[in-house]
Amino acid sequence: MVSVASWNINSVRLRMPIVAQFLTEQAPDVLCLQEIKTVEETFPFEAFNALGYTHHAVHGQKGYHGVATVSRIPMKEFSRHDWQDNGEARHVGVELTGAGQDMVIENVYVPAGGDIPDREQNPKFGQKLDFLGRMTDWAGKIARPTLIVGDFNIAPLESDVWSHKQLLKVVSHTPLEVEVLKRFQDAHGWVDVGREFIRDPERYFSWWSYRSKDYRTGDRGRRLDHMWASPELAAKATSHTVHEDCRGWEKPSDHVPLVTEFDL
DNA sequence: ATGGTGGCGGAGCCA
Repeated sequence: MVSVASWNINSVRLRMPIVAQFLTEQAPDVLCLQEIKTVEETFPFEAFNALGYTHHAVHGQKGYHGVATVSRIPMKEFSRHDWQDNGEARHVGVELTGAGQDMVIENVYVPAGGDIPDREQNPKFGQKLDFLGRMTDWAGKIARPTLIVGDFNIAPLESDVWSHKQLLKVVSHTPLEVEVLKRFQDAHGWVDVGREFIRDPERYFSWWSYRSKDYRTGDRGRRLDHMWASPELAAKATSHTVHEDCRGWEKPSDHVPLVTEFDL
């Protein structure tokens, strides 16, 4: 059995106490973090080592973005892509080399895309679409069983948002983004593992904005985080859990961790 | 229609 977690942590240094709590309580084999907001030189390697997570692949950046994958089972860095073609740290890939060997885990932080869903008025929106376009080209060439996880910054289904109607023109849920994400999915035949276990139209959120006193008020969440697998790998998934309680922890991230278990 | 909060780093950018 191999378990993999994904969590947009919004500063790994500030959030290390709750990361430690999560790893102690849930003990996933592999943890993929997004928005670590630090460079490799100041990544808390020792804190992860002390928790038994002695294998690391860190693609950091000063102040913004940044991803890291840590593991308590053997793995090694496999790839680093710059799908935005601008030097931002938004991807790191690893391959497991012990249990679950042959499995590749791609950890990605898709650009949020700014506020206006129009690439003419808002270059960030265009960059988001282009990032996904390059990811789609890459996905068409994958030759190994792969799990891609992370903050996709898109909630594709109506049941992935608190109000489909009110979010149709809000970046993350526009029909154009949903279409571009679908093209990415079709390029490899990715299976949306989370939705295999929490089936549409059941409510599934992974993010709640900081901009409200209590995130529970109105439950205005979105599913921005995903775990998608190659078909042969998805067939081996045995469970999937959304740890919503972490949103209510001390000094929380605005995202919560997802965990998938595989019978490998 | 608007503004609401948070992190980094020490102003303004990003989300």
